[in-house]
Amino acid sequence: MQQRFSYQREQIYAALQQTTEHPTAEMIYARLKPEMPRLSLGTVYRNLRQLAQDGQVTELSGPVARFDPVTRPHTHFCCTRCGAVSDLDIPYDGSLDQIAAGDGRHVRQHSLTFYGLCPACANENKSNSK
Amino acid sequence: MQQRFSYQREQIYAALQQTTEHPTAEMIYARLKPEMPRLSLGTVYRNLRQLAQDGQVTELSGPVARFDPVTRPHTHFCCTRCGAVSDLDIPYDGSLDQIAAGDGRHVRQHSLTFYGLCPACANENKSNSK
DNA sequence: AGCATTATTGGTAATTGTTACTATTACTTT
DNA sequence: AAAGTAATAGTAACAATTACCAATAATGCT
Repeated sequence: MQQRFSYQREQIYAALQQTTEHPTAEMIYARLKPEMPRLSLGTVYRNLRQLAQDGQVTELSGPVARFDPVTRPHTHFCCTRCGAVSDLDIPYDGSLDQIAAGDGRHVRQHSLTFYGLCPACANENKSNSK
Repeated sequence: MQQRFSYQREQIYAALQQTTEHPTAEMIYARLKPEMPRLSLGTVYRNLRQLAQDGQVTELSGPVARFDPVTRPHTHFCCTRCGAVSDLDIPYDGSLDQIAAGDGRHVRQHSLTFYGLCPACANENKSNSK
């Protein structure tokens, strides 16, 4: 008897699976709060951390943590203007990890993230800057 | 008349250039404090941010920000045990940015970071786990 | 050199994202 | 149904970072 069923955890995981925007803990909290008025933000953080430890979810590092229901490694795009994070269809090249090894390093994985302007923000910039 | 000379900013930049450990703001503060007893942590943060905006310094994203005096893009290795960050000699492939473009995205750059155990921590683990 | 202007600092307070704590709630087994 | 104990809600604590503001100091002018 170790891990119990929890309606909150289920809903948090479901909410994460239903979106592709790599939400923060706050975003998930905001989405669930209307339907679960007694939900606590701490519960969201606690369960996301637990899900990440269990390997059901990936945590993306950054000034504020974002979460991804896709656990197989893949590449991300991050808009430097609005902060949105999305997936890219660039294949994950696991062989890079071997290239990075050496000097006694143990390489487990890597993260590849592109930065720039998302379509929406690229348009905005065009109109505003003239 | 816009940007003035500042002894503090010079020292902060110099301290960053003299190391390869990608220090945090706190680490730079700790290094300079003995020689500059009146230095304020806020000043370190403020100047690092400014240097980053001016493109003299790169800010590495993570739960706590680290700084790099090398501004040309290159790859990093981050030890998941001790948190140390170091440089890797894997060449930066700028052509990836073109591959990542599409759907109206404007890709400016990318970041490639490897995760695993640094040599020291890999050894530690070996001895401790038996 | 002296003075006026204003970027920069130091010190502290405020903010933000996240974690810890604890009494209460609610799964699960018997 | 009762006992045992994960998990929650609510709040407090915490750590990293930013904002604020009076004092300081770099710059430009005379």
